[in-house]
Amino acid sequence: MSLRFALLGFLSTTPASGYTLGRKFADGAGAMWEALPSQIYLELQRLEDLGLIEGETAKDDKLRRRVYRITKRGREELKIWVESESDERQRERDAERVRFLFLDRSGLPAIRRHVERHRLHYEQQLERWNRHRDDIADGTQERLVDRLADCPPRERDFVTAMKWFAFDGLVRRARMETGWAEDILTWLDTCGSKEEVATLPFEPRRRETNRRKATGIDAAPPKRRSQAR
Amino acid sequence: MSLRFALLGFLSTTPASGYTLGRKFADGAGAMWEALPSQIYLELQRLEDLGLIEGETAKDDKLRRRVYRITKRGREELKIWVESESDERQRERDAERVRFLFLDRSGLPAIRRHVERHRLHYEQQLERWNRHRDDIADGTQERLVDRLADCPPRERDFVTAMKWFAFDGLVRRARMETGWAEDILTWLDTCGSKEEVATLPFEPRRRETNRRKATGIDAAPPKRRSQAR
DNA sequence: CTGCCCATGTAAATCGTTACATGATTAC
DNA sequence: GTAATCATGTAACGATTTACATGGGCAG
Repeated sequence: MSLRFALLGFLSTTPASGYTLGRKFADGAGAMWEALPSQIYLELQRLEDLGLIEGETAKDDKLRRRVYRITKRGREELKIWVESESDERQRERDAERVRFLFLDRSGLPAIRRHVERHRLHYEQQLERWNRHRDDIADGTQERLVDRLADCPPRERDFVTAMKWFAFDGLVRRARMETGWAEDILTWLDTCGSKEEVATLPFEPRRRETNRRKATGIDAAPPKRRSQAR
Repeated sequence: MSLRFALLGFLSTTPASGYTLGRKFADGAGAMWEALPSQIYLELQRLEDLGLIEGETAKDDKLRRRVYRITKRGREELKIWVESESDERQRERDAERVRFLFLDRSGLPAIRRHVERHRLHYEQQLERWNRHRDDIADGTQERLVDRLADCPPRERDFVTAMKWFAFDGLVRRARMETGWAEDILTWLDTCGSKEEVATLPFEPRRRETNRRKATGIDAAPPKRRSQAR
């Protein structure tokens, strides 16, 4: 369903062909819901069948491009979906974090490589979405320009701020992932080997419940300093 | 593929039946890759066909429970998957953020409701994963206890720290989402209506390139204060 | 005229969700 | 004895990926 409305949302600001969507989508709603061209073409056909968009191929266009524009019903359905408050959230799906979770049986170099790749990936994401967010603040972002065109002038600041916040979410996500990776790498640096762990990332708590039975005696004062916040 | 290895990873520390996985999975790898029981049962059958796990139903068990345990080949394949470094990352898929992106055409109350629900959801997540992370630090987390059981004692701190970091990622994610929502709500409070935007979340940059043609004259000093960091 | 990008698709396979079925056990 | 929970599944559908097909335009 979400791809359906991501495409519909994109088309709510500007008409576009499937190919154009395949490329420009990535900088708009496609940043939050990525899809391959093959799926986009299928979904556009379905949206047209549903009457939420209308496609038109110019007779003189040798490349038989089909340009879609949103219909009145499309705008209505989009609004309904966007404002709907269902309690079902998407299921969490994070393959990289699953990998990390079971990486503790691997060697230090393999762990380090994984975390370094993670950091690099999100550093690039951070740069990308930072730039994108700035383009919104500048008013140079293409889709924002289209959106502001048919928007009451008095509401322009509001719309701009909303779009800015949307991409700010991606910036924050990237920043939090780089920070996470950074803290792990810093901690890994303090480990000579898996047997030589100099610091723990957390304040030791009632660890002795593990070794002896629980005694009701409080934990000894921490011997190691915490590191990650 | 990821569900396959999330299940395999779970079974790498302790044998379990499909039903047990359906419930306990959620606190382990299932936190990063959620799945419904119907899919778990299917995937377990496939894993058994592949010879990565072995299932056994006790003859005297009236409930014909099938308990699966990982095989040697399963451990090998798990390690290969975990350490594999392919450049293909999972596609981004965030329906809530797509919703927010197109919420700018809705009224302030609808926007506020959406963001408040977002905040509430991640506050609950934050609480949940904070507790989980603490259980790991305490050594009381069930799966960690199993994992440490067949682990050289000298490596226990290392493994504990790795598991802690894994769930620390979820804690940070939840914290960043609540922070994002909080900042949007604070900003919304400053807006009397869509036409009365008192503050912008960013430092105004070269906004005038939008209204007049680019002149080469530098931007006027900002008239509004930034708010979100 | 050859290779590459434009532009749109289709087919098959896999992954994931929804709805339903079944029988056994446990708590009241 | 009856309702809830235990425990395992199956069938149908929808979403997504992978691989391939096609035909026009354009640069060398």
